[in-house]
Amino acid sequence: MPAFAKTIFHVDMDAFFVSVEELFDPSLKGKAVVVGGQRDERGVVSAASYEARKFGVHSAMPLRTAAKLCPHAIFVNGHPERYRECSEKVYRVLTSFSPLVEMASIDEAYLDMTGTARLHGPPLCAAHALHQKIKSDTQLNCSIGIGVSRLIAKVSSAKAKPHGILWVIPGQETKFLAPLDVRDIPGVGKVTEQSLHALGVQRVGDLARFNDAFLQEHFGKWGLALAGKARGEDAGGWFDTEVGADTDPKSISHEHTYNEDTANPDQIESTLMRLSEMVGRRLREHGLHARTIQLKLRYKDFTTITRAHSLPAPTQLDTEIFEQARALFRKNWRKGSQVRLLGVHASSFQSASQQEDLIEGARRQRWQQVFSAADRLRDKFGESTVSLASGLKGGFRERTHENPAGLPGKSKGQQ
DNA sequence: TCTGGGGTCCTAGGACCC
DNA sequence: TCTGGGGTCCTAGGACCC
Repeated sequence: MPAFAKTIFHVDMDAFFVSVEELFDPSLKGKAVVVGGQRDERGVVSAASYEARKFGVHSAMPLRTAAKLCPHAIFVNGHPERYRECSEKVYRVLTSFSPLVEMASIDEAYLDMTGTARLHGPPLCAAHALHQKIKSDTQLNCSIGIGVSRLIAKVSSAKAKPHGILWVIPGQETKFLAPLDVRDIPGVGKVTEQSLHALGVQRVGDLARFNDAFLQEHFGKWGLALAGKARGEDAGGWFDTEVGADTDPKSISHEHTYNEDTANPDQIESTLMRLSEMVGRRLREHGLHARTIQLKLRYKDFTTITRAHSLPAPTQLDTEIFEQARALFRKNWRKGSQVRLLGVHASSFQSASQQEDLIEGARRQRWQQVFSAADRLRDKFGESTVSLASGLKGGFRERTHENPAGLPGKSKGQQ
């Protein structure tokens, strides 16, 4: 194949959350383990051990369903700090193999290994060495897929699971993909799968027989990308970016599902305050200012609305975020309706200061100092130490210990 | 058996401007 | 007057991923 073909690795940790929990509690090893919360809680499975999967348990399944399918499973709450710590260890190993590393999520990464043959040998040698180094440094297993594109690397790592390495030799992409289920293509979910089935497409090989124009007609822009993917190309969207290109977040959000639905406006607004504080904190951590604030509201019956408002000037202040979220809530809440979930979402980021009114600017700067001090206090003494909600009349705060990183798994206020 | 939380990208309609 | 089109921004919602 072309001499300029890239060599991309996709490294995917095996049953990551479960494996990390096993490091902390070896008695879990070999057992049916469900990470994400307790068996009677509102929530879903973040990760299931291979033992539990034998009973049909899989991630995103309601915890209560998992408990019925696998009554003897051990249910554990997630520990985001532990996962982050392990993820960082993995990252350190990866960067010792290539400078072009990109964590795609907490438990998977892409490496551009193009041109490293002199240093690390051929792809399979490098992959073996990497595999071993990860194991010895972190005691965790992973699988590695290797190919000429992110797509091929990603699909092949999935096929290598668990604890395997799979190299798709350049030129063999189509042959490798043809027998696979269309569902194996990243980005093809339930809905696309159904549409494809309606066209008589079950496997990637079937898809590859359509021409680009036909798929574009049927699926728009996504159809064109799909056509490329059937050939193993990183066509369109995020896949088409260079590995390791820098990645500022495009949005920051926090949401909360109540253990019990509520129609109490005071409780709801104090939750909004807390969520706004969390969003503001993350904005400040990233040095970002958001122009658009969005409220998410889910009712008891699961109907969900989002309502957004764009500010004249970008902000990173808790109070401004909260004011918007609260205004959106007051304007859109069906009074008396039971609320299940609330979310506060910030987007349309803009570089620090455009041209602000000078006096306004000075006032805001003082506030920013106040909030930064509060952040430091929270770092030191914990999330519940400092709250700006104290001025809320009658508002009582839910005593939840939010997971600051927003990783899957950890849940719930106790009540 | 009810359905978490944090993201990304895409579509589509309406406002508004030229 | 009943008739445009393109571009961009804003908002709402949905598919999908881990």
